[in-house]
Amino acid sequence: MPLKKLNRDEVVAALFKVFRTYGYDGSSLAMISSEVGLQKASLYHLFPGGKEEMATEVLKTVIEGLEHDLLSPLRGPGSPESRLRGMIRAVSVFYDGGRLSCLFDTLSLGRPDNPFRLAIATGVNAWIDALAGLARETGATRAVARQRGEHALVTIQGALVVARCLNDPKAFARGLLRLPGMLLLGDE
Amino acid sequence: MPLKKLNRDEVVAALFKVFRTYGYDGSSLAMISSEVGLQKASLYHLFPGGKEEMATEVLKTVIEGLEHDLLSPLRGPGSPESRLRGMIRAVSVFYDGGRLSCLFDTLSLGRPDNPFRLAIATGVNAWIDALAGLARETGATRAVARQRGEHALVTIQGALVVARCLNDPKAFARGLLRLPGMLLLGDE
DNA sequence: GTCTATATAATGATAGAC
DNA sequence: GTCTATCATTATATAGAC
Repeated sequence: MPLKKLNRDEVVAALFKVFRTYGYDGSSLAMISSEVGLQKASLYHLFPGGKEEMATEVLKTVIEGLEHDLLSPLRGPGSPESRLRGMIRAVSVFYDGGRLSCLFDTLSLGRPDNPFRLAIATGVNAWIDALAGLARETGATRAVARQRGEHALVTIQGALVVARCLNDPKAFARGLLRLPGMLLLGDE
Repeated sequence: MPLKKLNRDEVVAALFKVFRTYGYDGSSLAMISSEVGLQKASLYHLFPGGKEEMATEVLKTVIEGLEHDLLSPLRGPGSPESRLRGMIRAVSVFYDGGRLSCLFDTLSLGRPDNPFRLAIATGVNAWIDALAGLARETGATRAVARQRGEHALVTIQGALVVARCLNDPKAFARGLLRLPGMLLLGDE
């Protein structure tokens, strides 16, 4: 008898949790099978391309979620302040207050031509653009706004890494506190 | 006949290159053997504890190098400006202008109780402290200086991740440009 | 659609010659 | 101190029953 009945979204969510924590090479099919709650053969039924297809689909889903949950609200409507507050709140939830790693970080390891780098670059670029749009509304030139957007994402990613290295999620929260000044006031 | 004659430092340097690029699980002994230029059995002669001992020794060596090449000069002598400039130059070399990843990032993947996390936390903490010392000299309180030091390291680490994700080392260089304002002027 | 069982390749690690 | 050859284990992936 089947152990569970899972729809594809639930499986992808479980895969996401594994890949963002252990990276691609660190995630074995045995561990994936255990975390997802499906036997390996069942995973291959869902993803004939194997582990690489699993990671590719997780990445695609995460980028769609990023666009829908973070970037789209960031573009409006509402005041720049409230939209940024909304993104910060969503980011905090997305990374469980700094306890979870970024899939872009963990899947970008290895050779520059690894199978995930292109999609990751597209996602990161869209994120920076959306943040830059916010800075642009405060009167920054296009070039300065792009720099501020980049620095905002640098702060998010760096705060995640430092929080993980220190085993201190609060370092992530402190990083998020700097974003409004960075994007809305034009502070360095 | 032996293929090469390598001293331990050269072997550790080659191991460092592999682990910082592929992470722990992504670095197979076959790849390590090829990159180092020694057969697996020879590696086990040098590191009886196997792959974990290799990574542990690399981490230890990197932290010593961090202390010697970056943190010690950061503490003086010289003006705060020149000392910071020196660290930024050394950091740029250390990460090959943003083309190489940070070992702290790649070895901190996985469970919070992985064998490298404690040493990594110690190293990261020392780095933040040294940066905070610089901020302290500009008149910041102890607490504010620590926050600025943390933000400086967040910027370094985040810029490395973003540069890797975008496949654009210049993003790392742009991050480094923000450090002086952050630490010496007290800008956000 | 999920399972058990298995095939095949790669992995970390050892034994022992030189 | 490095090598060739091999081990036991784990890895990814498949076959086929239900």
